[in-house]
This record gives sequence, structure tokens and C-alpha cells, in this order.
Amino acid sequence: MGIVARKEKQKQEVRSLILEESMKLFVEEGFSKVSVRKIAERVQYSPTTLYLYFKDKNEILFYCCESGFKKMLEHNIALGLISDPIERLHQMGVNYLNFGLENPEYYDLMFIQEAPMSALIDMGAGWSSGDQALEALKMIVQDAMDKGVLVPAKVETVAMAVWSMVHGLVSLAIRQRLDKLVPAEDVEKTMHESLDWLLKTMKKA
Amino acid sequence: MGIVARKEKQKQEVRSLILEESMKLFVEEGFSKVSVRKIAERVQYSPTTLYLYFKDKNEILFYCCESGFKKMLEHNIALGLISDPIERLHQMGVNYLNFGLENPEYYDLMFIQEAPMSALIDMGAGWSSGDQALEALKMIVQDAMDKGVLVPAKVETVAMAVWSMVHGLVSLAIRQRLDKLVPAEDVEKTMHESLDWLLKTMKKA
DNA sequence: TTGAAAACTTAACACTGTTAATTATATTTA
DNA sequence: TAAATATAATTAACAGTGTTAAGTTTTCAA
Repeated sequence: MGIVARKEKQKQEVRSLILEESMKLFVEEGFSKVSVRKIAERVQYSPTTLYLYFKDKNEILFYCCESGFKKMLEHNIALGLISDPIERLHQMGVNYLNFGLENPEYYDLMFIQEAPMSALIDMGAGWSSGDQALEALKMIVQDAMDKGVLVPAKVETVAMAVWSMVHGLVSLAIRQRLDKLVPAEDVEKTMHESLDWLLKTMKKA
Repeated sequence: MGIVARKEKQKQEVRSLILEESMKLFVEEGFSKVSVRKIAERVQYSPTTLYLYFKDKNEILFYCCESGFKKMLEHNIALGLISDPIERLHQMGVNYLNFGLENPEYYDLMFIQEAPMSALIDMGAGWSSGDQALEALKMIVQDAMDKGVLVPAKVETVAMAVWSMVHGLVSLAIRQRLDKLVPAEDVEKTMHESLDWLLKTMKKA
């Protein structure tokens, strides 16, 4: 049965190729410019062939999204070295802002577009990579409370607050809303100040 | 010159009709289902006629957005009655969450989609209704600091933090992300708890 | 070498936003 | 009132979208 294994491997290679080229298209032209036909042209297949490898466009977007999470997790590798929970949470926030601002197209896909979530529902699958990131956040918050540097509260409540805050910053920035509050050239600086402010404020006196 | 005035009035009536029907379409079918042809069918005009009244689809979206802000401001009318700045800020946040959850299609248009902002740039105009809402937020924050119930900080920094937080909550909820953190049936409750937590945390001891 | 299975493509449908050219309808002038 | 002119609205068309069904080519086992 070596032949069926090889075939399977080839199939996976085509799948990977499609996803790779899709993501290049994203980064180069932005979410709204990505179309099935353009992806097909890049991988040198007919547009309809993509439907032999993926259920629909949403499913392609979903898998791109997944690799966005991998990219994001890389940012957080060095995080374990920081022992102070508040400092670790702070650095996690800084990483989040930087990832979003440096990879707006990825961020859009992962947290703003509804297409990947629709695919997820269609597939009946779980949001494994996203869940992983959320678990990490909850654990840090829990740790901070255990060590008494955070006022005790429900973990989910605080985690939701922190996540919403950094997501709000990034998504408003990406969608050109924050420059209505401060001049465009001050947006990034003020975003970091807001994050600093939150961490300072929530730290137990 | 009575005749030219009447003509102008008629033109405005058609414009209003187009916008009204556009918004009905929004609420009924959602942002992604709104098309120039569907709007045209509703107002009983040919699709191309809309281009005699608006530059393009983005401009229609922009004006719909504007009336979304009007709707939002209505929620905040009773706000002036609350004298305690923290309590007022809190109620403003509650109103924001409720508006977003009750009018997801409007919210999408106002704060998530990029189309209205693109129109704004094309038109060279200002974000008057949005600016108004942001000014109100800044004033409350300033007031709270003046009255010593908030730790002094740059007003823009705190305003950005608060806005980002509530926007993060609403936009993550709308885009089905928050139910990855808590069960779907607990989302709304936990959103309010997060807001409560923030206000309690930032209040000067 | 033949026959079946897998991989891929072509043609088509029903949409999308938008422009140019054309027709119909008022309004103004002779 | 009739002809000329502006204004308003439409039809036809372009280039694009996601997706499905039917047909073709290629690959591989008997």
C-alpha cells in the first residue's frame, strides 16, 4: 500500500501549495482582493480544481487563519521566561499589538472576518489554535491572582476584559478608527500607552 | 427660483428614500447581502439611477452609517442626568454594549467595515457624528479626573482604553469569537461583568 | 491492452459594482 | 403652441465574483 500513501502525500502537497499561495496573495493584496480565480492562477490550476481540495472558499480562509495562529504563537515563545505574571501579561499584550499592526491581513482574517468561523461551523470542528491562545491568557490571569498581584475576580471576566481591550485597539487601528481620536502619527504610541495604563491600573496596589 | 428649490427638494426625497430602503435591507438581510441591485429594486429604480444620487456604494454605506450614529446618540440622551462621572461612564458603556448587541448590522457598518471610511476619505469630509460621540467620551473622562475619582492620566490614553474595551467586547461578540472563551449563553452576561470589572478597577480607591 | 478510477478542465449560472450610450420626460425658449 | 434644451432614468455592456454539472484527460490495476 505504498502507492496509496504516496498519493495521499501528493494530495497534501497540493493542499499546502494552495494555502501557501493564498497567504502570499493575502499579504500582498489584502483580504478583499483574494479570489478563488486568483489563487487558482497562482497555483497553475483551473479555479474549479480548488474545490477538489477544499469544500469552498471559506474553508481555504479557515486554514490560512490557522497558520496565522501559528505565526502568532511564535511571537510568544520567549514569554515563559518572564516570571512576574503582570509583566508576562503585559508583554503578551505588547506582542498582540505588534502582531496585529505588523500583520493586519492575518489579523483581519483571524479576528475580524466571519468567513473562517462560518467554515468552522460547517466543518463541525474546533478552534484549536485559537483555544490554545485563550488558554494561555486564562492561565496567566489565574497565576496573577494566585500570586496576589491581581484583585481576585472571575478568571473569564478578566481574561475577556484584557482580550477585548487589545483586540479593540488593534481592530479599531486597522479599520482607521483610532485616528479619529488622536492624530494618525500618534496612534501606535497611544495604543501602547493605553495598554500600559490598563496593566498599571489592574495591578494590585 | 421656486421651481429650482422644489427640484432640489425632490432630489433630496429620492436620496432619503434610497437610504431608508438601504437600511431596511441591512437590518433584514445583513451587511453582506446588501447590493446596489437589491436597493434599486426596493426603491423601484434602475440600479444605475442610484449613481445619479450617490457617487458609489461606499457613499451610500457612509450615509447609512451616519444615521446609525444618530440612533446611537438617542441611547445616550438620559446620560446627562447622572452626576457621578464614573457612574455616567459606566452607563455609557452599558448603552454601547446594548446598542451593539441590539443592532449588530449597524454596528458592523459603523465600526467594523472599512467601506464607510473609504467613502469618507474619497469625500474629503469629516466623521462628524463619530467625532461627536468621541468628544462626549473624552469629556466624561476629563470630568472624572477633575473630580478626583480617576487616577490622573492623559485623557486620550484613557478614552482610547475604554473605547477599545467596549468595542472589543461588541465586535468579538458579533463575530462569534467570545463564545470560544465562555459558553454562548454566558457571553452577554460576562461582557457586562467585564465592563463592571473595568470601571471598578479604574475607580480611584 | 483494456477498463475503471482519479484528477482536472470547460462551460455555464447567477450574482456583484460600475460606465457609456441611449431613451424618455420635463422645462424653457422662439 | 411647437421646437430646442436640460434633466432624469434606462438599457446594454464590461469585468469581476463563488460555485456546480458535465465532459475530458491522465493514472494505474487487472
